[in-house]
Amino acid sequence: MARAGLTAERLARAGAELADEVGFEQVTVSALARRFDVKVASLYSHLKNSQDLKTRIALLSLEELADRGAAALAGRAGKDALTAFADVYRDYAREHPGRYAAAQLRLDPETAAASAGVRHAQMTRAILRGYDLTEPDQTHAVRMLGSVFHGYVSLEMAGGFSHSEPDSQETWARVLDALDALLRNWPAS
Amino acid sequence: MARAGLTAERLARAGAELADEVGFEQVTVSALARRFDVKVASLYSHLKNSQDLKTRIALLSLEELADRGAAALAGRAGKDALTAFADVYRDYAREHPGRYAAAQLRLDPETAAASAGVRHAQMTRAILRGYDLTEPDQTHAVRMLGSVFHGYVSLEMAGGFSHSEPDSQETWARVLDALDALLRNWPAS
DNA sequence: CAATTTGCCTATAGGCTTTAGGTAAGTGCA
DNA sequence: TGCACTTACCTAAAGCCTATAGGCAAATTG
Repeated sequence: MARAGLTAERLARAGAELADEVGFEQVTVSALARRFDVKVASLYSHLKNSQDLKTRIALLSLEELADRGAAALAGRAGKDALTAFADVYRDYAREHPGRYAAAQLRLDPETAAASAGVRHAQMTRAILRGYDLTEPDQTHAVRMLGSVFHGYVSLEMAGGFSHSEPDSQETWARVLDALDALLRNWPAS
Repeated sequence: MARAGLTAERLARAGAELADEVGFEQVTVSALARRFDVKVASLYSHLKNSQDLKTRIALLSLEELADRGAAALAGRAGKDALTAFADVYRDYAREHPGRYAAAQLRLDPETAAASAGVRHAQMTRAILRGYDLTEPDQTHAVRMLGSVFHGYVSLEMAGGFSHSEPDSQETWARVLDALDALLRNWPAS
């Protein structure tokens, strides 16, 4: 009975890979056990339950995404920062669709507050340093940027923009142009 | 053995109600059978499988949402049309979270093409008649509007904007102001 | 009113989740 | 080195969900 060397960490990482291969929805404790060639019950020593697994994958993905975002923002400002950050989201979703879906998992408030989700909000706010916005418009803009990034990526992943002209890549560039223009010229209330 | 009067239609409608009550993810053929006080196997005369049920709920929700959108757009133009249409999305999601989640279900291309999703795209394009955009910017704008509406509503539903100032309602109004300003002043490429 | 179709049933099989309790592999201390 | 202890994985089992096959009774039709 050789030991497989399971840990919650390794399970979450393998779960993330599995999510990218078969979709986050299809990630199950059973499938993960199969992947480690181990009986299902064995995983329950490391995972509280199925939801726990999904939460761990979500947290891992949020962190990866935040790390990439931070790397992209380093040394950039203004529109340069805006597009680099936005591209991180889009590229991550294309590279790791399962992880991106995981990152959308609804976390309970406590878990969310302790997650890398907080860094995401901070980074979005950092982008706005390159623009001349004061509160409460800054918060409105943070929320709008998050909405556009998430909304665009998720519609694109759902196939909403494929099989129609113009190319999604072109729209993405123009949407970022538009956001930049908007932030430079945010309407007064 | 009295008959329960099951039809695919009624099942989809009941499934939609169930989705609003317990979440779209939790909608199962079993739960639906319980609701009709009928054995599970009986539903399989009307539904091909579990996915079929979910698809029907999605199609029904897309149609309801399109109907509301059409009603909102009637007799409106410009910013008035923009906000009325956007509010339809947001209000629908708040009123019917399960149905709204269902409307995001990824449909296969054939089903999607025959769905009310097509009307949604047409209506979004109709809103832009009130602004001075020509192709391909019109398409870029259509995609951006869809992204903002979907992104904002879905982040708001996930609790992203609660427990923080300012109020989500205020941000929503300002985001629509910003979109209107942007569409009136779309940057040249 | 008989024949046919339709609607819901029972029975059954297989998959996923989760808990309880057992056994063997690794760890630490004398 | 040897023994106790802990840890890691196991078997077993119950509960719920999906899905199919085949049966009987209720509705429909001529």
